[in-house]
Amino acid sequence: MTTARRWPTMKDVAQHAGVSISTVSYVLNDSGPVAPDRRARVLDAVRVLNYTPNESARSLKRRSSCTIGLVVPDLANQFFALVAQGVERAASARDMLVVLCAPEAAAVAESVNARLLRSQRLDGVIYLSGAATSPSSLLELTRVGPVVLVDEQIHGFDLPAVVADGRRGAREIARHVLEQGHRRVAIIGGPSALWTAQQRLAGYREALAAAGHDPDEVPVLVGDYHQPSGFELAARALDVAGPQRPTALLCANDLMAVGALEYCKSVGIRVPEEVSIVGFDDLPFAQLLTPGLTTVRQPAEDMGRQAATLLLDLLENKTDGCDNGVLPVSLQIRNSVAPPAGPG
Amino acid sequence: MTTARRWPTMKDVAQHAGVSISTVSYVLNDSGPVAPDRRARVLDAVRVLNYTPNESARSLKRRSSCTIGLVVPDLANQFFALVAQGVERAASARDMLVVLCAPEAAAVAESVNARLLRSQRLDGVIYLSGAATSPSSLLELTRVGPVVLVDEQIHGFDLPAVVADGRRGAREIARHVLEQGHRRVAIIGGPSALWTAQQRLAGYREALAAAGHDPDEVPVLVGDYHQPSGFELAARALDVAGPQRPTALLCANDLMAVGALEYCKSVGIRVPEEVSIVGFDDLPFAQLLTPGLTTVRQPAEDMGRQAATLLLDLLENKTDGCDNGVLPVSLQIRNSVAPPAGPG
DNA sequence: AGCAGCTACGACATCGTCTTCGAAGGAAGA
DNA sequence: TCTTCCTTCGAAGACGATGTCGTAGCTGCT
Repeated sequence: MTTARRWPTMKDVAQHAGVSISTVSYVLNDSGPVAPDRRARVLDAVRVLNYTPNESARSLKRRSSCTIGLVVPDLANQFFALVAQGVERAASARDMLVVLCAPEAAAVAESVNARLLRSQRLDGVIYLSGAATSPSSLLELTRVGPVVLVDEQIHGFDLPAVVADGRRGAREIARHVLEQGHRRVAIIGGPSALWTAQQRLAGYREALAAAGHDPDEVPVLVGDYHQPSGFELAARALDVAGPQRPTALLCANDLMAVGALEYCKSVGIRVPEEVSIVGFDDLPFAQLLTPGLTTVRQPAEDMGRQAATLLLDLLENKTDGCDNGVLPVSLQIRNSVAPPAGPG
Repeated sequence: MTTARRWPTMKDVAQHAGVSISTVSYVLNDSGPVAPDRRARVLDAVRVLNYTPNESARSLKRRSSCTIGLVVPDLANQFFALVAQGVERAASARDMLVVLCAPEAAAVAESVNARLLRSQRLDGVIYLSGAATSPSSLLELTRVGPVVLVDEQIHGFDLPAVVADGRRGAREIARHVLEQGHRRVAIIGGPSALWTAQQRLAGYREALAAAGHDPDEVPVLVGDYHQPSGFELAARALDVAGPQRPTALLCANDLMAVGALEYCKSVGIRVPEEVSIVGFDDLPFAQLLTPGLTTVRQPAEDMGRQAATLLLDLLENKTDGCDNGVLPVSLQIRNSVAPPAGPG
């Protein structure tokens, strides 16, 4: 079909326009004065030859690829997909490309580091923390190139990051549950290594304490943020006879809440009559469930947008990235929470 | 924090190892014979200096960026997200990068064309057709560089594409519905310009004809594959009194089916007792709905994986891309379909 | 010792763009 | 007419990696 693939270069344009190569460069980048008639001739040649600058050469010269990386653990998780969407929108609005990286969990940082950042294929990276990332390798990554974290922070370091107020969200939703009168509650938490999981757990405990509970007596089951783990842990939590059985499950994200809901459905436990369940994230399907899932809304797409904006500002030295705001979350009350059934 | 950012180059390595630049290149690419001791010296220098090749320079020289583009209309649609996931997996397994493009609907092809393919930032493109793409601009795109279509085809041209057997899926799910005894059916179709929408519609009609219906008498409401349009069109379709009201809705994708479900819920029409509803795609949430949505499963992630594989093979001249297989789909029977209520 | 034949290696041009530097040309002033 | 200055442009390198080509050095043969 296509035969010889050779696009026109600046040289061709210069020849066609009867000027020198640098004049063409001047015109294209507005980087030097050039007389109106010559400028017109150049632009004309560009149009006639259908010239497009070679970005590889540009990247080489400018030591920048106009491309950022998006490290995302799992696009099947809609939260990440939405963040990705936001990142792409913000980036392309500023003429940046986004490359998708879903590296094998093992050597995430190393791979990103060597193959992408140092090789100058990427100007910077947006990092959505999924499962296992050792803080040290992440920290090392930030020394190789600009990195913006999303919903993640490293204890003791003030890295550029975009985070939502998960702690407050957790506190509010727990309070909402407790206000219904629940006294026996179980927590289905996220991976304890993850910052978000820690934050949400802290929020739950604050609310519990405020309501007069002893947080240390509330069982915490550690999940992995995926649906099956919600199913299993709900089974564990609810497999308790009689009055000791929790009447409410605080799930650290929607996926696990769905798993818990499915478990209840599978064994005939009615939600919310017998057990109240709440999630976190407010993924689009949360309101489609029956009962509608009460949860905390995180502005996923906005977070992506902000992360990209922060990273690009960082690249342009418009900011030092240390004035991280915290994005607000909001409680979404639906039908998966009800007062506990009266004793007996 | 970081001061002067200058990574070591081949020159530095050569100097450190006491050899010439080309020897370093020979070692790194196995492109020439080099004595064992020198090879060791070079590798040592590479390790000591922590050298990483500059990919911009490589791209310039090799006229290839080892990067493919993924044009995707909307990552919030989980089908696309899953395809993207598959693409990324397959690409990174072959050491290719994936850049995300979600261009403004208007000038999709043009933008991809000029800014990405011709500028040699991308070696090829995977194109997920969303809404409006004029066939001509798409066709032009394929002349600029290698393009693999996903779930899309241009009438009269045999372009490389990965498609699922939507027609058969539609036929089967429609047959399933009709076997329950429904006589009054309405179709909520996708954008009529889209190939998938045409295929599914064709499948529905085949099944209708086979069941003794006159396909031309079955109302077809044209939606846009989004949830609100499903809601509205369901309202239109069901806003009919008495015996003329359809007892089954064939929705061309899950999102619109959800919209239809929501409408029914909002006005108190029971599903499936009063109206049966089916979708298409089998997005993960389909089985979480109440009732569980009967739908057709498309292997989204596989489609992405295959598309990437096809594109990469194309780039390596391992195939001409014209032996497109068609991926199988499968009927997922759940609870949103039931026999129509008896008259009266 | 001298020559063919080979391996191992280095100098150099190339990819396409950007950028510095200096010079040519014109205009203005003395 | 001759200087001075400014605008406008072209030649000539980078940028970093690749690949060709030629040559120095060695082996083995006569």
